[in-house]
Amino acid sequence: MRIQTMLENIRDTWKSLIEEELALYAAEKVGDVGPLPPLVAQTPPKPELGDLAFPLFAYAKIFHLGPPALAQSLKERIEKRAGHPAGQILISGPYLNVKIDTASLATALAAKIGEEQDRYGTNDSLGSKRITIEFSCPNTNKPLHLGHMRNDSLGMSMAAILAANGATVRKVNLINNRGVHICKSMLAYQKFSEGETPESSGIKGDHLVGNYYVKFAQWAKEDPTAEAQAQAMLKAWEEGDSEVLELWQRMNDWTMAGLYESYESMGISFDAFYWESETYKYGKDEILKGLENGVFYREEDGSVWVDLTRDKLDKKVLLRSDGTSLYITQDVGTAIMRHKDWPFDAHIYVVGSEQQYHFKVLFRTLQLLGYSWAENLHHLSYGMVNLPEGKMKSREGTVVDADELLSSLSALAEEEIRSKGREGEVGDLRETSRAIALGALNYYLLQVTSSKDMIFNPAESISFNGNTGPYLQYMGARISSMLAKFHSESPEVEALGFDASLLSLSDERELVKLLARYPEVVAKAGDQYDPSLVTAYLYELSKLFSRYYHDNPVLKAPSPELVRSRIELVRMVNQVLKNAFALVGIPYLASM
RNA sequence: GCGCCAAUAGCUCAGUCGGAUAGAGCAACUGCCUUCUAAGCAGUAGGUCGUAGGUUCGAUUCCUACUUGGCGUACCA
Repeated sequence: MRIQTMLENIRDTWKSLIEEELALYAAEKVGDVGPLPPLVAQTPPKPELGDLAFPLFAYAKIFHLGPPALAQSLKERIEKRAGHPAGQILISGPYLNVKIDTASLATALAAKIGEEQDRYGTNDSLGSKRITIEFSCPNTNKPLHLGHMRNDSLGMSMAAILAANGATVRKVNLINNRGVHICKSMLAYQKFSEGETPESSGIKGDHLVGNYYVKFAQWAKEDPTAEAQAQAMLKAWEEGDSEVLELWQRMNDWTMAGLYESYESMGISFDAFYWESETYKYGKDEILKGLENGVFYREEDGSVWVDLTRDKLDKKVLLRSDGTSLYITQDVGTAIMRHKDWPFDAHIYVVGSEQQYHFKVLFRTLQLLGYSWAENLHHLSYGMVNLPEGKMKSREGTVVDADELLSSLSALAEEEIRSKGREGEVGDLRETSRAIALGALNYYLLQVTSSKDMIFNPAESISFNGNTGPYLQYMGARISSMLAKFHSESPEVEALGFDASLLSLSDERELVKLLARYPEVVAKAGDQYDPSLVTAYLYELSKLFSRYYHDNPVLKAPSPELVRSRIELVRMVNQVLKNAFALVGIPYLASM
């Protein structure tokens, strides 16, 4: 159970007070009317209208009163009551609005953020839960591309968000290192490479292997036997042909070395790796067990099926007629093995939306096999990443390569820093540029509702202006330098202490409320598996803060007391920025 | 054919539980750097929320049909 935030507390106090008054009023005015419709709490569209809004439309009929008149009467009745909570009732047409006492909220918030620091915003609602999240899962025949990056951003972010909600999270990566597609790059390498290696060519291993995957496709266009040769190689691999296995091992090592390097530079990490070469035979026994238990059935040709027509999922084959495994077979086996390995309460698969049907079938099949944990499997499905001119196609060379994208973004960030003449102030120039590139990319990818397809516009993605990661990072950098200046120039002001009543500007009140709302955002992002809630929050906070500190001097505020109190607000914004950045893969930069 | 998903400004995206005048960014145009970092701030302009019905005091939001687009519907992964 999640603990209520301060803001929710205030809202609920007012809500029950008004509900109580409504009930009393109804009893007086119209007698016994039974239970009233529940009161709805909303946020007014504009700050001038108050902080909480309670629409009264639903009560008009019962009271035989127009909502505006009802709002007026309620206001008068509540104001007469002794000891109503701090705040002010404002009537706006049919709405009864409340302007809450943000000074006391700010005081409590400053204490809370000061105490919790990096933990502010986290909760323990998933405190007893063990959750695995499986993502990335690349093939070992080519380097990472933009599609993987959306997957990785989502996986990393969700892992952080779930941990912030108290879960013990285990990030796993199942490497697809076998299959006919792997044999294709191997075959092309055998035929065309003349023995080049990453060392001899100076090409990063995953890119080198990827080049041969492309070469295979070209060759297969001319030679109709190419596909069959690849199949033959797979057969040899499965039979343990030592020459094939040796080549496979060597090329896999190259690819993995390249992928590890990419992960490292993109800040992506895992708690465990699994290898399809070791798991691909799993699941067969489980399917046969299900056959014995009568939850599956066998066709005349020997293939094994599950009938999911009642779930509107049709009949699906689980084992080929020759007794060999399929994709779904090994997914069944892998899931069971994974649960034995590290018993989880929930398991999340971060996989593209094109596999929704597959996962529905997988989950239902595991349920039929009697695994109770199968109820808690989730497919975190994300849409495709397309380009403005259409789909990315590796054959047409329109795939956006992850390494290239990241290094070109880094180069642009570096150029930007130089053009501002700040290369002396940002510490390690390369590191800072890389951090900006990463923040830009993660923010770009996580901003969009994950289930939707998105269009990746290269021109737009390299812009660091507007609603972008660097815009957010810039806030942090500005705050950092402001705080540093405060400490060096006027340390004596610190002792004046925080007086929240001095923060009476509209933007200050809005900032306080927004900061108080952050824990709700973390909780909701965890509930809904939706990092875009965090990115949206970050933009709102940065936008508001940008305007605030542009219009209102902090260090040169009219009085030292006001300086001190504004500094407290700035510190709170800084802490929340840092905490939220960590959830969506945006590096915090003290200087940029 | 059947199933799942989407459709909001020129473009890319937000839009809370059905609620007040539907919001950002980019692109266009206008101001603001002797100023806590202009990767910024403020403003102008830009909308039949795909179409048609329905439910409701009230619909971008819920329901139905249709149109358009994407994905799936393999003894591929």
